[in-house]
Amino acid sequence: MVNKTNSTEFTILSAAKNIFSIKGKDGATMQEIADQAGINKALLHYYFRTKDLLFEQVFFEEVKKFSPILKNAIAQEVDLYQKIHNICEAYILMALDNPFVPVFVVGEINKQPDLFIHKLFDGDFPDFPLLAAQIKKEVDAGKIKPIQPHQLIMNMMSMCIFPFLMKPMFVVGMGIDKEVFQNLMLQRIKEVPKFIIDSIKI
Amino acid sequence: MVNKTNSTEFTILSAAKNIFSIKGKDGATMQEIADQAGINKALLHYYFRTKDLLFEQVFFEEVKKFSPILKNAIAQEVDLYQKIHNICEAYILMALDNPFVPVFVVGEINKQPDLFIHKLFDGDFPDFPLLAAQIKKEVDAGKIKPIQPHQLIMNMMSMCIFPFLMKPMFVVGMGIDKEVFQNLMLQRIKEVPKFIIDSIKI
DNA sequence: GTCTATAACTCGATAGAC
DNA sequence: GTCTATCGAGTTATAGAC
Repeated sequence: MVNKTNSTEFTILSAAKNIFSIKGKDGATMQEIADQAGINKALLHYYFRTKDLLFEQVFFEEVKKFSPILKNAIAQEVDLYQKIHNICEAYILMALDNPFVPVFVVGEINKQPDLFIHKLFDGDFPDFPLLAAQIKKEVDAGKIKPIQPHQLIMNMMSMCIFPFLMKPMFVVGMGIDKEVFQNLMLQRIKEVPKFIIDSIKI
Repeated sequence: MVNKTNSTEFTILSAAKNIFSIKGKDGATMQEIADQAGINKALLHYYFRTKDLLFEQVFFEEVKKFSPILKNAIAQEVDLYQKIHNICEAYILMALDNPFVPVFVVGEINKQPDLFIHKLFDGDFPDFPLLAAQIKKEVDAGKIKPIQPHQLIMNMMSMCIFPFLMKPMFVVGMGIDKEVFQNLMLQRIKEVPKFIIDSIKI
């Protein structure tokens, strides 16, 4: 059994994740990544051939941890309130664990939408129509207030992910420090579902 | 009176806005911008000296239209519900008018937070503490449900801006076409404040 | 596997003619 | 103001020794 944690390959991936996250794919240089990994440029190419391939590996490795968890939370057969809890928890925990992923995704999704989305989900999208249908059913049955399913889904995703995209804005602009930010995000696992349910319950 | 609309300078700014928006500052090349503007590379430098200066001009010109409107909506002396309406409207109308600005901001704010935020607001931040205090006052007076002001502010900003960041995701992933998306966003000018107020009212 | 050295290339920027 | 041509810096990528 090999200790992957200390392997050169892992060290590179870890350094690349850092640099790419901060500077983006184009802003990062192989030199920086090599420096941070404490090795040399040629070795990056030895392991990953090109910058593009290194980026893809880093990126999709991160993102793909994520997408089955979300797909699962959406596909589960539980009542709407419980599902909202599960989805919010999945999103926020993921983002807390990989705070760079959302920034990654926004950047790339706006460059090459079709290509990127297909790579992201491998043609196997989360079943948003199912969720929309479930919401519509509750509305029609008069169990929650009237709301367009798409609007509710957007609201939920927005509140879970956006704060991670704008973290620097909140930290610098609103003067809250990093630990406070972390705590606010942890609270949001409960607060966001509560906020949503308070809004839609009859 | 000069017709700025057809001037070379305007053509360049417009092309640059497009390219920078999609590819980001680093991903864009002067060649692409020149091609899109139907002129040649040297002319870009003639008008704007450097890529950095061109970027700054494009970016801050767009963003600065925005920040006084927001600052104003936050500073106004109106009751909380009205203020929530005004802020949401300001954000969403701005984003509808300049759909690239949010993508810009997220990209750049995560590269050089301090520098960028200072350039963005010129040291003159929107008065979020004021808004937070107003929320706290309503909570303490028992006029709205208990909620941490920061959480409420995050919720509001999130729901206004996030959909524009993830537009390709919604368009491709949720299968809604561009006109439908546009309409959903227009509806959100009323829907988001409604959603928020439904959640916090007693 | 890891290194040094360097080739090959991209891209921002400038010179200079018109 | 606008163009063509080219320079030079910085980067990705490779060759080849160890």
